[in-house]
Amino acid sequence: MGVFTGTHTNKVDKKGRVSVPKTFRALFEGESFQGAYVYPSFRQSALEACPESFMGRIVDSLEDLPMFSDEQDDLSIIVESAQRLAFDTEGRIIIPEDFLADVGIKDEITFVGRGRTFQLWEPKTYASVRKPAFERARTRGLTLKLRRPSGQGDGHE
Amino acid sequence: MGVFTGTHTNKVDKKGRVSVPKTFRALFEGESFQGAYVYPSFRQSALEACPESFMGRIVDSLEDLPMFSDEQDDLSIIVESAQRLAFDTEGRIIIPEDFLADVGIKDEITFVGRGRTFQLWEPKTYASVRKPAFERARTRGLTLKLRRPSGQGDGHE
DNA sequence: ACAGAACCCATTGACGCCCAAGAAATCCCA
DNA sequence: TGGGATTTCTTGGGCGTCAATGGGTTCTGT
Repeated sequence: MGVFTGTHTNKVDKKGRVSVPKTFRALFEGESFQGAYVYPSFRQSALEACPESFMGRIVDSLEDLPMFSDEQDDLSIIVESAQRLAFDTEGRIIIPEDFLADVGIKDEITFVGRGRTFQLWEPKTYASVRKPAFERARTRGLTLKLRRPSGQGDGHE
Repeated sequence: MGVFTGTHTNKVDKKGRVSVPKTFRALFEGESFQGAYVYPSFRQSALEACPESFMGRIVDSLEDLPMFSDEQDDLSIIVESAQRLAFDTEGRIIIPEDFLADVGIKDEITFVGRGRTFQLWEPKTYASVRKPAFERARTRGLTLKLRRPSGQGDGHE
């Protein structure tokens, strides 16, 4: 199963439509809903997006939190604000005005792959955030403990 | 199961295409995606590359970190910058302009095997980095504790 | 009837595919 | 064991296809 990776910048036309990159769209095959769930990130000046199945995982995870707890109430914001946006015939979506305004997107959008999800950024904003992030990764010597090749191995036998 | 080893230098043509060495390409057999995921190294002036299955391991490992955590955001840099580059019929890939510019690659690329992954260098840059590294290894008397032949039995495939 | 969205079609520019030739490693036989 | 022959890999360029874009038209709900 594939993952969302890389960055791709596409245009927003006068009608407010944006093409979702083909490589991203391909990962929606098999989904019962052909479109993305989009909601504002509460950590960054960006929008988050995911397929329906992943939104299901979020909802399930929220249910693991104690009912009536503050965390549950707070995190429910995600589900509450998530917009269900269908692909048109050409694989485009229309993002609500207020979402775009929130993150300063005007006529171009940068799609940023994040594995199981992806983000939508105003190109310049993303560039200015990513550079320092890269620096931090270098100087702090970030490391990632790799999970052992699981399931069907790493693809070879 | 094979590993990426050795160094190979190939040319970048006018269209920006480079042949991935056959010996490297051979290790992609069995992968569901015939192509490489390429991203800038944040430790060296080089690009890193790996098969889809390995990128899947990275994403899985990221998922082990809590959603919306700082660590996850920081480490996502790799996934965010990783471009999915398919092999053409002749086993070539096209590397994005900005990646090439980042590491100073112009018309030649040196492929450097790194086991489960490999790197892409500007030939001269690599040569100048490699020599001192070798010296250091010698003078410091580097050692490596070998992991036991693991897995089921003989440790070979 | 109107506004917004979904659909359809045309354009263009990049990328994938095909074919052909140069270079290199391998093989084979004397 | 050396050199020529053959296969395999790399490189180069032309061409077709498809993804991204833009605009017009129909449809829907209000």
